[in-house]
Amino acid sequence: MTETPRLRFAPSPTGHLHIGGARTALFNWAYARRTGGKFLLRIEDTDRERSKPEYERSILEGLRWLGLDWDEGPDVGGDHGPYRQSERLERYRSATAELLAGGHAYRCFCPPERLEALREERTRAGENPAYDGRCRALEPAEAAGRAAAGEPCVVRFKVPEGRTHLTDWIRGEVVFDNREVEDWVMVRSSGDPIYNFVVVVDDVDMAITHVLRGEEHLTNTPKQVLLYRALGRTPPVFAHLPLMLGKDKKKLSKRTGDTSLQDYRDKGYPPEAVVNFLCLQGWALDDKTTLFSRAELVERFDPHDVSPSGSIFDPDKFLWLAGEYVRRDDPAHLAERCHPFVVAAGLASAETLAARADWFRAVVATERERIKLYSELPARIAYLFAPDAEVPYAPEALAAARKHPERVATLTRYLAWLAPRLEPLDPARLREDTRGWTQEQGLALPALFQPLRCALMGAAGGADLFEAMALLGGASVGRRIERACARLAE
RNA sequence: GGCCCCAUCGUCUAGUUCGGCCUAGGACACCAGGUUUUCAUCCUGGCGACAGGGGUUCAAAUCCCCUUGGGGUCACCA
Repeated sequence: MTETPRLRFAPSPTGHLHIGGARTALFNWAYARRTGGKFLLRIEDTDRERSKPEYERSILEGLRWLGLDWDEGPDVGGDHGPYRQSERLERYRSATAELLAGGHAYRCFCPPERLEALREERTRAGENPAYDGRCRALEPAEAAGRAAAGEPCVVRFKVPEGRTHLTDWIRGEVVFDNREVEDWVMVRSSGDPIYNFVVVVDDVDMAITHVLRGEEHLTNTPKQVLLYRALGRTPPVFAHLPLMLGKDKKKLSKRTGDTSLQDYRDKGYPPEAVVNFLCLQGWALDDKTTLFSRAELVERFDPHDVSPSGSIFDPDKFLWLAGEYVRRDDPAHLAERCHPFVVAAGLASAETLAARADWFRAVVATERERIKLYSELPARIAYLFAPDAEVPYAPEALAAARKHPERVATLTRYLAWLAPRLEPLDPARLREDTRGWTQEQGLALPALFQPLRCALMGAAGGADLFEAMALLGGASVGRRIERACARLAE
């Protein structure tokens, strides 16, 4: 019999979604979808100090933005809930009682000062600074009495002798000597449970079969495996994903660049590119393919194929990939994506833009090849929104035009020739005719195009001139050239 | 420091499971050309790696051992 895989992503709402976390979610999701299993979302908010509801919202939003969906979770419910750890406290209490009764856990009254001294001593001796198990010797009944009387205590897991094996789909068999695993704290003196404890209780309750998570959890795993055994359960399959590293080869952190998914959304990365790039950190579709879709990922993803070694996050490649997606997007869809960025830049209101949807789509189509991120669009098309009499001239464009005074005359002559040909304005036709004109005039192309570009766009670079004219409209083109002739002569 | 993980171009990776098809393939970046009205795109070419040392074998990037290097983790965080 083969059981249906059940996977989960279990973020803790102490910040926005980290791109490393996003990749973890993506791989879990992909494998669940690939196998026809279930993907669930669980919120690990046992750290009451740092957990915030707004972060939970932000994380869910980030996952949706990437196009991920989940079958069970705090917002959609499910048969194995609740899916927020803060709502499962009763469950942890009963599990604690069960473990205490079964002799798998014990109360520890050692004060923090003793623990600290112990750690210091062991570190000095060059040993693993672990708890020495002193409170193991306490009679359970007596310990229970002291606890009932209000004496502060934590609950520790009683790590047995021996070795702990775990199966990791990426790293193979990993073995730990239990002497290296200390009697870790399951429940704080406040009564709040701790991660290594709740994660196992939840994964058991939620019937999780595969745990895909970051490698930083690898050394936690023996503790958890031991707990599964104490609970009389079989541990799931593990796959510890390689870490995503910063330029300094250390775990990716804010010091070495943007790490929040939101940063990339705000910068105008297409979510499809983010998904694609994240997959490339540790996984490859084959030996040649770099670009692939979410659907292809689902078709092919297998945790066994994930590389075991860490990868340095390369912003250059990420940006390139974003550009590939932008360039391939169809104008209508791209326009929709760019719309909010143009509005946010203050070029036009959402209503104005919507009213000129066909026009805006044409704008996007001409710029598509030139931008890598949605956020690059507003600055490039600002000239289209400027009043004809106020087109700002970039200093370098102005300087270039003024270096050749004869070009003002050229522009004036061109305007005279152009004026009767502005309506209707067919870019391809006008481009050809203009070329013919420059030949007649014995002009090199740049001699006309440079000042013309300055007149229309105020910039030294940008879209094809004739497409820009079509977007501006004939009347506007005439006015802009006229104004430029005057300004350039100054 | 103890324990654990990892090791192919500067970077992301294919090849490692079942050793020969690898004079190690692709991509980003970089460099040089070309196309082009600018910018960008695009095209062509170039640079560039199996960390080191021992084994095993007819044959090793691929298997084993050691060394070195890097990372992770050692909380009443997750």
